[in-house]
Amino acid sequence: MTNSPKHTVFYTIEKAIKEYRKFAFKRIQSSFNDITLDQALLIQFLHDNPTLSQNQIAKLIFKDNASVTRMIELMVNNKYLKRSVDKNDRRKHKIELTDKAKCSIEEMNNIIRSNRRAA
Amino acid sequence: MTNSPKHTVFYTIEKAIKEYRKFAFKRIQSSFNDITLDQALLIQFLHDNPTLSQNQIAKLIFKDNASVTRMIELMVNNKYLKRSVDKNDRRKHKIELTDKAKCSIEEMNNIIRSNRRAA
DNA sequence: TTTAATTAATTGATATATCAAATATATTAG
DNA sequence: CTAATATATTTGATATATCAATTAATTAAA
Repeated sequence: MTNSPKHTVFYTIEKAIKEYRKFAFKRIQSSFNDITLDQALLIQFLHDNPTLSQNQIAKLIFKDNASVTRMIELMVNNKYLKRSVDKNDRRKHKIELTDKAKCSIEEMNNIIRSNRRAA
Repeated sequence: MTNSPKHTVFYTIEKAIKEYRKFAFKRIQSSFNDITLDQALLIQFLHDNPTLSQNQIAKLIFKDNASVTRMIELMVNNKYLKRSVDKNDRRKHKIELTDKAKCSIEEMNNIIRSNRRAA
């Protein structure tokens, strides 16, 4: 009985996470219709640490490098990011927040804070 | 600083979950090359409770109904499940484990148990 | 210094997930 | 009984994720 997947710790935690993500996503969406939860997270990361490479980003948000490439592409199209070649290592890209992204951070933080209260 | 996504409880837990899933998936894959972690989970659920509707399954594994339809389709093709129309409610489907699936449960449990020890 | 090995990012093929709309059956209300 | 509503599942369109292979630049080794 206690062996049933429904009763494992991992299942329970995972359930909580997924429900939280769904909930948080809805709230993000209601203010920003062109952004996903992971994208919001990425903006926060870049705000705290402006020198992340795509590789590092991939690790932080638990995604494949390919996914990150495409995600950044989207965010560049949506004017949340700027991408340029890194001066020191031309294999790398420098990823920067646009003003649009910087402006949205404050609002996101409000949402996140109130999410946390609700959670 | 403590407001940084990297330091929130949710981020930390999510990280653990994702890493655990990746780890568990690899171990499942090494024994069953035609099955995903969610599919293994579903087999367990059906074993414990053989009368789940697709709707209920969707809730249990946190997926959209459409995803479940397609997931079950795949598993029927791979001979892990049988699908037939429910006698009492012809909108529903009865989803049953095949012998192949039943046979794999024991092996999966071993993997899961040893995963848990490792975790 | 040319060659091999490593690293960062991209691309193509494919798998999987999600939304919205559609279909089929069942239930309820008039 | 019939129309309206609700429920279960499916389908099509689209988004997103992943793997493997590729490209381009860097570093290390012969």
